[in-house]
Amino acid sequence: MMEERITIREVAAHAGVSPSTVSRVLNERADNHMRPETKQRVLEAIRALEYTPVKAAQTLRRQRTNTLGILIPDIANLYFALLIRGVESVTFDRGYTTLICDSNRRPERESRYLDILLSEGVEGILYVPVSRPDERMLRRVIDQGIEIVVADRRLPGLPTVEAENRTASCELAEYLLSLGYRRIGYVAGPEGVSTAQDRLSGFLRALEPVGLRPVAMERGDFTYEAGLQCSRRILAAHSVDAIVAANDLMAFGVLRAAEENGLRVPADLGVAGFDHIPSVPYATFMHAELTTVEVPTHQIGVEAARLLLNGGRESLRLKTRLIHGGTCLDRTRRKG
Amino acid sequence: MMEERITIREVAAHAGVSPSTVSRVLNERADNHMRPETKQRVLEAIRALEYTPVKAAQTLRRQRTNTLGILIPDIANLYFALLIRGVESVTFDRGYTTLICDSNRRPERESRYLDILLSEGVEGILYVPVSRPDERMLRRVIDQGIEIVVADRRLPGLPTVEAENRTASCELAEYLLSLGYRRIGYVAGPEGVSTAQDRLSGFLRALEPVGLRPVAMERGDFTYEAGLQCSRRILAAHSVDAIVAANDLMAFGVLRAAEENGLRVPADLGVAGFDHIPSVPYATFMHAELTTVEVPTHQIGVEAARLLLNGGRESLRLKTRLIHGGTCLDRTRRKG
DNA sequence: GTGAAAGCGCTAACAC
DNA sequence: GTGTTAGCGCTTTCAC
Repeated sequence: MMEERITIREVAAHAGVSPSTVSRVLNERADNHMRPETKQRVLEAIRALEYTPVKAAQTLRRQRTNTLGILIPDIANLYFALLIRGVESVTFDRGYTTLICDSNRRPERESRYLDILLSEGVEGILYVPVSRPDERMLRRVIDQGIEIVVADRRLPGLPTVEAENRTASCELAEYLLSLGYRRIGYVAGPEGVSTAQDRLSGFLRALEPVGLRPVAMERGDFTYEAGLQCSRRILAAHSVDAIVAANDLMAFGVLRAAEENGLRVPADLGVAGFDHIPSVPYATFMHAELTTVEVPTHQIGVEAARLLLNGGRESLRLKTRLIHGGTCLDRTRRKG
Repeated sequence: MMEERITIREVAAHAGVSPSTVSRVLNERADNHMRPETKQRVLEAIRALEYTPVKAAQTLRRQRTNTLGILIPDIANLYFALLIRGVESVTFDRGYTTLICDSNRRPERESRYLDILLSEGVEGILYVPVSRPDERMLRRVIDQGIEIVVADRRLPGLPTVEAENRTASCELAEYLLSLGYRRIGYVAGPEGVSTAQDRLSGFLRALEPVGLRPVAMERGDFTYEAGLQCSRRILAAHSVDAIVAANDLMAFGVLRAAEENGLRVPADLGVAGFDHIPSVPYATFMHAELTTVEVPTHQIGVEAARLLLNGGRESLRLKTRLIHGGTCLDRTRRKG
């Protein structure tokens, strides 16, 4: 075992043809007609020798890598796993390899990955920046002719595939108002992130017409831990009848904080989130079905991949759906 | 924008040296001494032209890819995300690229990925098979001289990094016995998977000395859904005072089924799992801290990566820790 | 200490 | 319909 690497020359020799003929069989194209018998011999040689072409050589020669990059901030977040699945559901069958890069929320690492993706020669990148991107590095990538599609947040001058965050957040807030909630606390996402801004501004827009503002506002980084800390602070300093978080993970943190404070949900405190991440099913049995907004994560991945492969430059905003989870909001109050 | 690709020749010209000199500064090695001033000029040219070497060309010439493959069954499972993090914590700084392949629990897709990894020329693969591997494909990969390390399950003839599943499962069972549980149901993992077998056999081994066997046994595929279905069946047909699942995800399903059946946990039914996946923190606020066994997932990734990079052929079995979650088992029964 | 030249494995003009 | 040839961008002997 540990045979020598088989090259196209060996296959050619074995089949009694030239390397180019083997190559033609490998990349069957319309204009590559050949005697069926020849093709057959080549195919057999390939099978017999268990030949697999060397990607690096193909890449170098063809001047294209058939590779896409996916650069995300947190691979341990189910949300991004679903995004990846969406992307691969279109790229895999088209013969594309995807290079998944997890920046782990570290900007330096994100920059390094951009450089790596450049060196790998990816043809496009699905980019979900941690926060503000490394402009210099980004420019380099773009100058190299690499397509970039931003998912789930906006970056000036780049095509984006995202959810209808603002509108949906507005609807969510209106729903809370319709249930009679008035003293609402808000746990927002990071300042530099468009998704966080959209959800916040949609929320504020809904409160405005009735002359309200959030009783308290805190900013977290979309993690469970942040949701816990922020809502602790809110609960310590303010009297609220509901807390809305900018994503589900932080909403879980809110639930935790409520419990620490001896507050029953939803009797004493209403809680709502955003994303509809599937970890919610685990939670269902515990009577903790969040009211949230369903973000079509998989679909975002699909559409982003399509844009990447077809070189589309337009931005997409996908529809969301309000989920009346029910158990974390009191749907019967209506004392408003 | 969209400049022509800069090659090593341009850099050489700009610095007034030959391509080989540029190459030497790129791969600085002990024996590549050169006039500091020359080196400086080259470095400046590289910066000025924003040159990034083409990986495919390096790979082809060096005959090594500096790439590792990670082949896992489910990227949406937090467990594997942590494994990936473990691997990358050692590979990233050593300049290795990792190709993350999610077979999505589909054996055909797993085989395809093995072929893709072969063609990509990875130097090693961290392999977590869905079930029984495609022997033919596996042989091909091994014959090519690609190192394989199996994580979290055993495959004959291949080095493995895994947890002390059998021993830990035995301890877990002994703990349940010590609390007085006697009529225990078990939700096992898939038959062909060593991890599932080890946990099952460790469990049985603990019951044996006291003349017990599980009241009921069902097999699932480690998903939440499977845990739900299996425990529904157990609860429908048997009277049990506890159900233990082969992993936490299935244990969540058990909790769900308990609720459906109007059973309070732990008053009416004790529940335990295995893995200590961090989604448990989300659950804490809901009084559902599982008793489970902590599997050092990140560490498994770290050790597997080390083996891969150092060409180690030995197997490793890592220590686990019993987590007395407390809220899903009645720690005060002791009527045994 | 640095340059010239060959070649990694493949594909695509261009011959024939 | 198939073979010959050049060359993708890089590294690495081997000269000098």
